[in-house]
Amino acid sequence: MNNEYMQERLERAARCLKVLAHPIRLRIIHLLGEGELSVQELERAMGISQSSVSQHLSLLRDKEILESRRAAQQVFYRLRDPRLLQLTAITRELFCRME
Amino acid sequence: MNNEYMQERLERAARCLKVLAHPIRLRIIHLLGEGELSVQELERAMGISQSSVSQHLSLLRDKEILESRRAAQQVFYRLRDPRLLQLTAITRELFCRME
DNA sequence: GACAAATATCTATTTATTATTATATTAGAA
DNA sequence: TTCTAATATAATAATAAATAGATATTTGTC
Repeated sequence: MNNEYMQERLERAARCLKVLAHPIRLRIIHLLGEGELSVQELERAMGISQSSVSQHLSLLRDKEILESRRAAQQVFYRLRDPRLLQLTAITRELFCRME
Repeated sequence: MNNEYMQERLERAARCLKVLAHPIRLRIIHLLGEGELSVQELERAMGISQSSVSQHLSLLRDKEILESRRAAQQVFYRLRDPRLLQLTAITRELFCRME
């Protein structure tokens, strides 16, 4: 594998991981692990402002971590790839043995 | 699981992921996947300054992602847990299908 | 002890992220 | 068309992270 290509891949991976690396966004992913939810439902489940949820969702969607569908005034978000949950599971295993 | 504990876990996971989420640090982890290397070896393999390598290594060690041993003037770094490579492998699978 | 090699730390600067508040868009109902 | 609900975007101020260069430690050799 040549170096430029390698570098691009590393940068892309880093950008995506960086978007995952936020407590609110990890929580969103955890909640969406059960199935799709509307912005409103996420907002209520997490107790944070509409604007904040929406901005975090938009970062996750930009990186194609989430996808969405609109139903009337509501927009429902879901995980784009279930393997994401493997990633968060390993993350927990590695970093959250907190005793 | 109570909410405060959940919140702590999310924050810890986010802090660790954030440290992973940098192209240089991902590269370091990739190189260390083969076995331990000294700071010098990393410096040469990556073509970046001593200070830069050392600072990135220290972030990774703070989060207990890496560990090190000193041998005379050299310090050798290695991955602390091989499951880290599973994490980076899934990351690549998910985010680096770049065609 | 004086010196060199390898690594670590400190500091200043630039750049990126986050949170907040206000405003805009989109869709449906009256 | 006007009003309301749901969502998105923009602007910005506060905070955190990245980079580069200088300096400090640590260890070994003479």
